[in-house]
Amino acid sequence: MLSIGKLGQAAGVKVPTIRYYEQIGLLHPAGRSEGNQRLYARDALARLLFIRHARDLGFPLDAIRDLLALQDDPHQPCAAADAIAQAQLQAVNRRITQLTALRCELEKMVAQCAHGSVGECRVIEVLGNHDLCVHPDHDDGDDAVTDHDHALAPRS
Amino acid sequence: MLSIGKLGQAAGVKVPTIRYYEQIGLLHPAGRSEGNQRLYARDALARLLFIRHARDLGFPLDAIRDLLALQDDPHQPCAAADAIAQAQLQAVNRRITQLTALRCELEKMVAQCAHGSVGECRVIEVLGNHDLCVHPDHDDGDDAVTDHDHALAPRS
DNA sequence: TCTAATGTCTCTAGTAGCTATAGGTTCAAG
DNA sequence: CTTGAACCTATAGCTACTAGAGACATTAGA
Ligand SMILES: [Zn+2]
Ligand SMILES: [Zn+2]
Ligand SMILES: [Zn+2]
Ligand SMILES: [Zn+2]
Repeated sequence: MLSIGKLGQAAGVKVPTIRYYEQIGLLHPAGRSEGNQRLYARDALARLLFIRHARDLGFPLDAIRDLLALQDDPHQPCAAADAIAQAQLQAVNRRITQLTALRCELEKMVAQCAHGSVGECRVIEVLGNHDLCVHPDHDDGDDAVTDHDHALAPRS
Repeated sequence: MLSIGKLGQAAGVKVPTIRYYEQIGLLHPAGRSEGNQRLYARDALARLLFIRHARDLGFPLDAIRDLLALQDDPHQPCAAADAIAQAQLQAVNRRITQLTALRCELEKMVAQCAHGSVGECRVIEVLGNHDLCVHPDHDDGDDAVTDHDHALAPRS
């Protein structure tokens, strides 16, 4: 039996994240000690590692919920799981395509600047006028490149 | 003078988004009509187009705020603007690298599944065991591939 | 055994960048 | 003059967490 802290350490997940996963129903509510603290068995670790791995591969929590449900009764055909993974793959591919276009524009923009005053800056100029762009349609479609968030949702 | 609706149409931006940009100080508060409705001059359209273009290239709002401030007095050197654009470019590059690794894993996962029962599904199996992955370190580092969110923040 | 440090509990609010809704006012066409 | 569209404000919701407050539990050392 692991405390929530040990579980988090074992899975590389912060403690509040574990409580969050329980709250949204990804992890089963843990048993409690006399003093009301959560206690976890080994299968909880496996489940948490599954979640983390799927998150690291960019699956959104909704998709992970579905994958876990499938995992819970292994006699069904796996078509649903495969569909989720393929949707995820397509989302990643779409995103890579978008980002590659963005990279292209950003590179040109940065390269063409003569590093004078803002009034002559190519970066500012291009941002103010999309007609100066090479690819006329690099509308980012959505998505983040942030270091804060993780989702990767292909589903509608 | 444009109404908020016309401005939104002209820039390809939804009306609530314009109000949001005003609220967070990206757009100057608009003048109002007798009946308290917003009225915009042409320069507001230019500013909004600038914001949209930068957003489409993935710049986070904070970076755009800085870029707009630079644009507002054009006699400074443009080093700051170039630095923001380069940071953005690096963020995009990092993200592309990450996503390429994810794509690789997802492709393998999907390809190796024999489409039997969930109990034998390679997708489920790999998700449950990161050791089955080719790249040992595809931790997604963060970021989204979602269709909901847009950020791309390189700045700490 | 006492105590201090750490761990845990719940609850709330904040992050990014919008989007949606509710309930009310104003405008423009017919 | 009436109707419908567009507008106003304010609030809540979305993803996936993260951070904090204030209180209780556990554990190691003296
Ligand atoms: Zn420049
Ligand atoms: Zn462009
Ligand atoms: Zn399968
Ligand atoms: Zn892996």
